[in-house]
Amino acid sequence: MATIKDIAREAQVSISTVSFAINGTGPVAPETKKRIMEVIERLNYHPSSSARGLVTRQSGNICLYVPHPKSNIFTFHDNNLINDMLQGIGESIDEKNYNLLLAWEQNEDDDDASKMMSLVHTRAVDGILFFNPTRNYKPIYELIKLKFPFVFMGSFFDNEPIDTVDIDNFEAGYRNTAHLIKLGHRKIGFVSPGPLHYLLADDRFEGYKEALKDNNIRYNDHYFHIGDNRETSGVEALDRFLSLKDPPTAIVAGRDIQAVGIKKRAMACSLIVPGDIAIVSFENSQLAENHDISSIRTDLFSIGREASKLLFKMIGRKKERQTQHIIIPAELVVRGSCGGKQETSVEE
Amino acid sequence: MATIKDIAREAQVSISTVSFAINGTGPVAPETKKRIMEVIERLNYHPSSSARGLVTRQSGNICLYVPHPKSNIFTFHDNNLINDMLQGIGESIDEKNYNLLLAWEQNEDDDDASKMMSLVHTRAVDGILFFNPTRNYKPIYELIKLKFPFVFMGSFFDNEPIDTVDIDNFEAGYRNTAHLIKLGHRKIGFVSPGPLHYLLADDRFEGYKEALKDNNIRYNDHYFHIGDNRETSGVEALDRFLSLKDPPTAIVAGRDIQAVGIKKRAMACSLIVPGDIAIVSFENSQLAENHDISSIRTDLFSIGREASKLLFKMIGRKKERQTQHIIIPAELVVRGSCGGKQETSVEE
DNA sequence: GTGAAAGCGCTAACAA
DNA sequence: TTGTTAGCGCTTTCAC
Repeated sequence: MATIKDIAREAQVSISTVSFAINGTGPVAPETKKRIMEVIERLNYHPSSSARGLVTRQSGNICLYVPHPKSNIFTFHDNNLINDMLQGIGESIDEKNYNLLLAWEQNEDDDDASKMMSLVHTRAVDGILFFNPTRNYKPIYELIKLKFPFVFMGSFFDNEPIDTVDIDNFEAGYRNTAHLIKLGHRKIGFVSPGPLHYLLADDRFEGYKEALKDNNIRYNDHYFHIGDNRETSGVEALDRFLSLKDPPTAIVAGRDIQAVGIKKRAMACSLIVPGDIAIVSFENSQLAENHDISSIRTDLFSIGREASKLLFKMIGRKKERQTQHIIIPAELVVRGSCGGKQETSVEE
Repeated sequence: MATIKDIAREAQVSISTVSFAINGTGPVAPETKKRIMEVIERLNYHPSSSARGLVTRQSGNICLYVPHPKSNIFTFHDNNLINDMLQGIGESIDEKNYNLLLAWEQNEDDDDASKMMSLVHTRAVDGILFFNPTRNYKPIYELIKLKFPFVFMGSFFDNEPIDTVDIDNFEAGYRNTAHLIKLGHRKIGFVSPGPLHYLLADDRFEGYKEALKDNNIRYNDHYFHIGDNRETSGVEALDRFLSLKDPPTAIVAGRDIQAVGIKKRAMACSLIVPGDIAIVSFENSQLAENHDISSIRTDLFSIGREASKLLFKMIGRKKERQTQHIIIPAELVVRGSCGGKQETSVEE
């Protein structure tokens, strides 16, 4: 493997000149530069990332970190959405010539962040992208103390100087609910996309409640169900709602897969969607399209891209900066599951 | 940030003793070691990965590389299966104290491997795990020339000195087909899980053909359909098969999502599954379970774990070793979609 | 515009 | 058992 010395010798210059030529950090005569570049090409030289990292104190890596116990990595979203997010990150790391390190904790303990902290302390990464963190996720305070760059993706952390990029889940929950109210519904169920300590879940839920309040509808605890990432959680939710003496006429599903479960179950019970039961959801994944479900578009590509862009700004910067909360727009894609503008459609 | 010098000074030893104590690479008196470890703990010292990497010529990272253009990362498998694979890799990298770098090409050109080669040349990674490569994927010859460690996951490369870890897709294709034949079927359709230049797809297809041959059934080109990762490709396949004057009575679906499409479509056409049309599939994802589809279990956890274990063996080794082809066992999980032992079941 | 040289934080050969 | 020291391959300051 060629080193900078080999290049210097072959090009008959000093190693500092080679370094200047490569990085543009010093003046180099055009002919000299040309000669150096030719030798670099010929010897297929690439600077060692370790050597460079040692002196620049930058690893050239950022970390995509999933602060969940092992069972949950990447299962919180549809496959294509994860792909979108990676593409978004990919776009900006390519621009910066950075690499992406993927990390998570094997331990089931929620606040164990040993893997992440080890990455930080060994300086294996220059910044961290947090994917879908939980509320009150404590390990970040250590990062704040170290002034280590990080950005939260996929949720909002209130009252803390933490940079975030996300859709506004509160607003989305509000919008979905308001949409159903505008269509005449007053009895509206809500299925959370997951446990409420996930910010994303809680925010959607809060938005739902706020919309009810603004429309003088009293929140009814029986209309609330905690779901998860399986279709059956939608089925269970509907079953529970239908067992009530006064069941809801519309449901805000926490995520598309739940909406699918709800819709299938409703149809199996000979209920008309949206006639008997209207459904709106979040994500707008392939599932929503396939099953004709109205859903709020979650643009994970933009979230990934903006989050990494923001992270790079922090990595470059030495002086303090204002924390930023970047909100990615998220519109409701109206389909047949909630009635209203479009006519109902049947599928399957 | 504390350095090895700080530790040496505080513990009143030389830096080499500290290094010996940390790495176990030299003799250190028990009391000395204890003292050093206490100081390390107290100062929260972690060795710099760049500095260490520079001298050891190891980055401490392996790369999970998806040699596809951007649209395909991680969409070839069910989300939970991807998760399984990551967990498998995670288990062995944790053991080795390694990190996982995730990379893919942004470029649409199939044989562009610039990102990967850059990782190799800058020595940012010590080895590469290839996820689901295509047949005749040329960039690996460069790696072979460099004697750079890599392992193929998810497929088989014939006649080349390339280490692989996978289920035996040929055998799986054979087994699925033979299972249907044993149930009395002679007219069996095959839907490929993707384009045939994916080894995984081609191998399953070859297994299918071999099983036909061994049972004196002539291969019928009209019974073959190239599918993809969408449910609709199953629907299309069935529609095409049904339009034949002599349609198949059974179908080997290339992957679960196709099987679901086929089953739904069959039911929509008032066909009985498995009475009118029997279905077997590959993957055994959540989908197969939900839809009562017989499917060959693909143990991506083991694939991930064994592949990384193998990679670490190669990274450690200096001398030539025999290439290995590790086959992960994959049994057929029989459910209601193909008839036979279990009674049919209806779902949805 | 170019070069000499120091030093980033570590490992490991060699000396003591 | 411990210490001294020479690099690993690069960036960067400072002379020229």
